[in-house]
Amino acid sequence: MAGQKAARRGGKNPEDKVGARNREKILRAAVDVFARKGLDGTRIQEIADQCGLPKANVYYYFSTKQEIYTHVIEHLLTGWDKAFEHITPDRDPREAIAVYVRAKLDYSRKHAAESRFFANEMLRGAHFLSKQQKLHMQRVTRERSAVVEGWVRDGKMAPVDARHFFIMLWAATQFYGDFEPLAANALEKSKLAKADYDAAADTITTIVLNGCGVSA
Amino acid sequence: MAGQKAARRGGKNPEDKVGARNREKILRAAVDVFARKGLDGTRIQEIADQCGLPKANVYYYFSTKQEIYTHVIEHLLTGWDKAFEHITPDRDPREAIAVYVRAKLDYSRKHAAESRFFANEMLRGAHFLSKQQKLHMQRVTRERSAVVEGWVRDGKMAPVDARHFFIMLWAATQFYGDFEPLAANALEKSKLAKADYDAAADTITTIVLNGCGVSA
DNA sequence: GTCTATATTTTGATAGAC
DNA sequence: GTCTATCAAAATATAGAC
Repeated sequence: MAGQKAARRGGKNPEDKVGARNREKILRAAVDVFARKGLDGTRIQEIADQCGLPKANVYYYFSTKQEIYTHVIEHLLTGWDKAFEHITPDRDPREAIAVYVRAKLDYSRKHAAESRFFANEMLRGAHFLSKQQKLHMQRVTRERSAVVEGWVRDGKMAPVDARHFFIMLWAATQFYGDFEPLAANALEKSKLAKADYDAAADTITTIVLNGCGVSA
Repeated sequence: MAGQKAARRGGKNPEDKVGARNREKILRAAVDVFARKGLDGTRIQEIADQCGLPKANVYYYFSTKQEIYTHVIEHLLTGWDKAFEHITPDRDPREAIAVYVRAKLDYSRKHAAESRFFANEMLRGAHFLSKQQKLHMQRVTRERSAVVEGWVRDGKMAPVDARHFFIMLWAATQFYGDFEPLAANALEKSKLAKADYDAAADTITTIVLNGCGVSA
């Protein structure tokens, strides 16, 4: 009986299923450990334990710890600007901003490990972010800031510094996922629930929309 | 000529100057390294290098790495609630909030290492914050939230969830110091200057004050 | 592709001379 | 109090059998 290896046609399995799945498992585990410990604080053994693979197998797929770290960054940055898609010139600023805040908070809650990993990398000085990745983020920020500046020019919202405006939204929305212990403690709860994120969305959107003169 | 040791009166120096100064040097260096690397990622050697002392001397003053970490936390928490002092019932909310935002941003800029250390500890799950320290933070947050709730009741500002309101202010103000690479990149600068913090203060206070109906 | 065993380096922590 | 030398444990990374 032919096993799962070399099934059907002889020779190598062209679909490369096993390798792809194991790489995925390693990267998923790595995001979580790196998020909590950073590059220097992370032990390969801990990544191995968390994904149920022997340490040597981790080294079979990635040759150094840094290589895993770099792959994780690459993987994460693909989704960094996703929420920005809501900020378009044709939309009403009121609706666009409200949806943007919800999307960012949603990401912070559902992908807390990724969000913390990114926060950790920034905290350390962003030394592993490539020049190209920084330029990409700059370009996207510039484009969406232009949209806000357009809204201001058209009198659709009060004048604000668009970049500082976005930084404020990032800060307010990332905080709940990244610094959950601090937020939970302030709310006198042991951990945050969906309802807390909803309350956060309400407070942030109310203040921000009112704050730039686009309230209902 | 009598040296600095055992000056004037014989026997031990009762002022214990040397020990105190070295402890200070170690803790100052430790804040910075812990802020960038976290507990697990920090090497005692790096702390020693940064304060110009041999590694063995660090162990003379502190017996384990964790002990240094705990001392740093203790030292930092004494100033955590400092800015809250501006939030008092007798003050005008408009002025109190504006001063609070400036004070937090100032701390974020001038004590970036301390701020990042704290952020790092939260990111890792706040496992080294004692129950007592958490309760202190809860109490202070509760007290100042009551002040905001009082302002709302008196019709001095629009209704907001006071705790989420404070979380938003913490987030917006800490962001610049903690995640400087991200903020600087968004502003297309290599690093933040005092002027950028001023612009941040303007944007935050304008939006927040407008946002809760206490604008000029 | 998987996994045990191990080589090599680094690190937390200590001993003991000054 | 200071500092060199060093131990014991842990970590990165590799070898090589299956």
